[in-house]
Amino acid sequence: MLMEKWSTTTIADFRRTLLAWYDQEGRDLPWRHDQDPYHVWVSEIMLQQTQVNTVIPYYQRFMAAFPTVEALAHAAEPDLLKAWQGLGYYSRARNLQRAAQQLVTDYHGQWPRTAVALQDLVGIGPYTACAIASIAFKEVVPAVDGNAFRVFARLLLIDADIAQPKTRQLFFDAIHPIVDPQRPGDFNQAVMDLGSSYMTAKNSDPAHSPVRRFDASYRDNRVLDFPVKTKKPRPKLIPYYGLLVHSPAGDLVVQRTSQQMLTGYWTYPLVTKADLQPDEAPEPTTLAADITAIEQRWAQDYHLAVTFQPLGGQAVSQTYTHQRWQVKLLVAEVSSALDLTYFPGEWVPREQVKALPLPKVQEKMMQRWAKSRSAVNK
DNA sequence: GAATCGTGGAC
DNA sequence: TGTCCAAGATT
Repeated sequence: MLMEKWSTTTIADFRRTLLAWYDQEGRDLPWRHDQDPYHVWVSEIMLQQTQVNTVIPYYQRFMAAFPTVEALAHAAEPDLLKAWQGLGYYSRARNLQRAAQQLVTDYHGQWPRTAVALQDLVGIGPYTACAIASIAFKEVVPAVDGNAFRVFARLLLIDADIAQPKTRQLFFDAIHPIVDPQRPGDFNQAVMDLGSSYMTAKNSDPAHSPVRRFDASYRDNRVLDFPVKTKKPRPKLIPYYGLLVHSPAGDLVVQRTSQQMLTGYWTYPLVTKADLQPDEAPEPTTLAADITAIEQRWAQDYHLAVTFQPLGGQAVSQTYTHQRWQVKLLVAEVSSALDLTYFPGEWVPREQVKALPLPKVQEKMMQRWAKSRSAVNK
């Protein structure tokens, strides 16, 4: 395996160079105004798989709404989910609150101060634990995230596949002796700033990097060969029907269960073909046949007599990490608020639907429905 | 170890 | 429109 070796002199030189650049050019971010572990923690969770510019307004609103660990621990779940709406990976929000409750009850408000101990909190894995421990508690550990992978794969010519979980330990061991023991938190954050400026995945600019003279991949003109990362399969297409049902009491909405993705968020009822024909062999069906099957299902299972009409135009599409939803919309207008005793949903007045925690796919369905109504009224 | 879990930006 | 990417953790 390729791997550049650095002398202790080179390591000291690198630390000075990196931190001098960070002191001059490091970004002024809302969560960098102090080393409060709560601030570091919330920002690190939000920043998982999410870009800085996206996080900033969420972080500011979140701190205004939940200024302390105690406030977060006692927050109402709908308020929490609403604050997280649009950030994605929603289990992060619920885990954040669960960990806040752990801190209050199990730790009596006293933060564990090491990376190892921090990982006992829900949602804090190896990366986030090291980030908090180094920034808030000055533990000398590398925070091995995507930036660290990219930066040190290039600097040190490490060609291990970063898509493999075991590779994380290899990078940890390689970076650990390089971390500045006096300023571990600043070291880690400097690496992140480097990884999101001069050493990005695509439009990197290694020629002007402050650590160019340490960059073996630049020296060898092989910058884009690193890091090595195997590709993931394309998202699988899943056809859905989105059921837009309106009554004098409002729109029919359902809350996603813990068995489903987008847990706790609200959508119009969604059904897949698999829901309509639970048997293994998915036979090709027509739109009319699917509508009939849905209507029969609603009559039998939910005691709801509803007639659906297809809503014209393109289906709503939503791409997730491993699924691609294609949602065809069906509309039903009912003259009275049907009894929902047997249906796991609620009638909500249209103006109040927007106040619920909603995923992006729901916002798209709402827009499409509103657009069709305004077209009719012209 | 592989699969799962959201969204927005860049090209 | 499609593709890849962005401060990962959990099961």
